[in-house]
Amino acid sequence: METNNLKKAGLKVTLPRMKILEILETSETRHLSAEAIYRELLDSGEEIGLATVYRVLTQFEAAGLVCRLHLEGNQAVFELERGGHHDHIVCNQCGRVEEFFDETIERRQSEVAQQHGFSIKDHALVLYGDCLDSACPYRPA
Amino acid sequence: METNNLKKAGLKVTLPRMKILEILETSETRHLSAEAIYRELLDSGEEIGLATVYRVLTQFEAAGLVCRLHLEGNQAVFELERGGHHDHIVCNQCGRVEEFFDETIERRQSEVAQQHGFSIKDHALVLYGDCLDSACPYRPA
DNA sequence: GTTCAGATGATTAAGATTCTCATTTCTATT
DNA sequence: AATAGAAATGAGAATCTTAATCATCTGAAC
Ligand SMILES: [Mn+2]
Ligand SMILES: [Mn+2]
Ligand SMILES: [Zn+2]
Ligand SMILES: [Zn+2]
Repeated sequence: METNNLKKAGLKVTLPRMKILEILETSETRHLSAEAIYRELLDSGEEIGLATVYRVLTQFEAAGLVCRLHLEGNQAVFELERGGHHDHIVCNQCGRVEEFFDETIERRQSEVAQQHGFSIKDHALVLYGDCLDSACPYRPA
Repeated sequence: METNNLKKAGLKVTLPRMKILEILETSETRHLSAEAIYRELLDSGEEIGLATVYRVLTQFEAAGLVCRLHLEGNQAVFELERGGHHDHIVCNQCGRVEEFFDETIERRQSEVAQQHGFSIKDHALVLYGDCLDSACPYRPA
């Protein structure tokens, strides 16, 4: 049960927190904006305020349950923390988001930072391009 | 003279555009927010509106004269386009920004994108860490 | 110098996120 | 199960950054 994750994170178990966690766990889209989560809550009949969604997501982030990403536009998206770090590729045409992890890039980042006298703690990497998937509805000519 | 850059970019030569370009060229800080540029204009006695600063920067970006970056916080920063692409390292403590270019990272990005069926067009990479510079006023213990 | 498209500045508006505070809900304790 | 206290919530206001409006001004061309 997900109430455990909340308790382990030191967060009181409340209905909004459980519902938001449930959406993050079960939604077919892995990367969700606060607005998107809010809409899903409304659709499922929950009376949870948008302010609460933002508040809870920020708490989840601080607790290490989710991570916050800026992929495109001006809205942050959130995704459940599932152990492994990864970076993202976003399709400029259809908005599809793919995940990847590249050992070489990760290693070089550390080396480059070190060469510049930095102890690297984090990084943000997003690739933008056109997906060549034949199913992409906005595929360029 | 910088009026040439404006003409080449197809932009009418106006006082606000010249002044903003001048600040981007001469400021000791390479990465400036719209607000920071606005303040420098005020300090030098220019009566240029903040809306104009945002408008002009957006035009400069479209013309390829500057590029817009999101390094930290919620404010975009702008820097003069000086030919070569590069990425950034930001110090979590003092905010210092260093630039780097790594051929290996760039190459792997293309390869990774290709493997995932994307034609890569752009990317955003920012490393965050603590600078180990003895001059850093916020150096961690 | 006149003309007029285009640029500017003051203001308003928009979008995303956070804050405030009165009310409600958990959790622990009787 | 009732109670109490701390914490969380919801509605709306506030904030912050950036973009849009629109009347006025400016610069390039004649
Ligand atoms: Mn992801
Ligand atoms: Mn730079
Ligand atoms: Zn990575
Ligand atoms: Zn790069």
